[in-house]
Amino acid sequence: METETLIPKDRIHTPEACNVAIGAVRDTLYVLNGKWKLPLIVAMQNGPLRFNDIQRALGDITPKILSKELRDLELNEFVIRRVEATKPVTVTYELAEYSKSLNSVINELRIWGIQHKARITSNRRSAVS
Amino acid sequence: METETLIPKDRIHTPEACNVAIGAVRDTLYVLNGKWKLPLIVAMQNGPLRFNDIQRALGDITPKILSKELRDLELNEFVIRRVEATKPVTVTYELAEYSKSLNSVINELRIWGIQHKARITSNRRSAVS
DNA sequence: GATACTACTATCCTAAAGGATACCGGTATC
DNA sequence: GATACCGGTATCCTTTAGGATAGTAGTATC
Repeated sequence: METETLIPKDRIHTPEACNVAIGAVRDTLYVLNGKWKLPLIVAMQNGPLRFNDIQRALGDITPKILSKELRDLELNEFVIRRVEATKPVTVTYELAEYSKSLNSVINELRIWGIQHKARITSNRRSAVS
Repeated sequence: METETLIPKDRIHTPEACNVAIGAVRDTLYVLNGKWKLPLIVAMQNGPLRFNDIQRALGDITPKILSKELRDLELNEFVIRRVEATKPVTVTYELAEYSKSLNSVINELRIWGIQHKARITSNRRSAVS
């Protein structure tokens, strides 16, 4: 007996909504990959920050990683790096206009994270009791 | 001269909205980490799929990775693995209830991906002309 | 002169992610 | 018997992410 696939052939073999969605999500993940890019953007949402301020805000990022991630974000036009001619020189990072396009994404990720944490916590409680 | 930080001390030193947001986003990224989890969930949004169907839908995922990612998703209660007693045995994967909580997240990622791709494409075009 | 802050960079390392290729037992078809 | 599909595993490998630690030049403060 031939095992039938669950998908009609016209669905799996044409590039339609589902495949477009998969591709779009993959595109997004490709740009925002890794542990740090979105949290960094969130950190800057209240205004420009200096290098060490960002490091303190994130708590556990090393300067090497921070430096690399900021460079990535600058290249992708999410962040503007500004060198102020003070003494000593200070460098501020601020969100570029394009970062605003991520507001909805970030908001959903934030909400989901809060709900998920609540769920995990309540699961653990009911497992104990 | 002492360089002043851009942040008032009461903002950086208290755990307030911004830090909560950073934490929540980091929590979400921790659960949904990697290249594949969200695309896999998207692939199953049209209904249950079998192992090889999923592999074909994603196009370039190897069975080893797929197997591991599906196990992760099952552990986190996003996916249900069902073994059908057909001959030969077939295995179907379908979204568990909890996956629905990701609908908004996925939708925003999808929309952003589409817009971002359009932006990149138009940037390239204007660079050529 | 010692110390500390600025914004980093350099070096070394580990762990994890991910991929290539081959293979497995089982069943079915040709 | 050869081939092909099913749902995976096993083995090996490369790449990347990320972290630990130390150090840099410049300026200012004590």
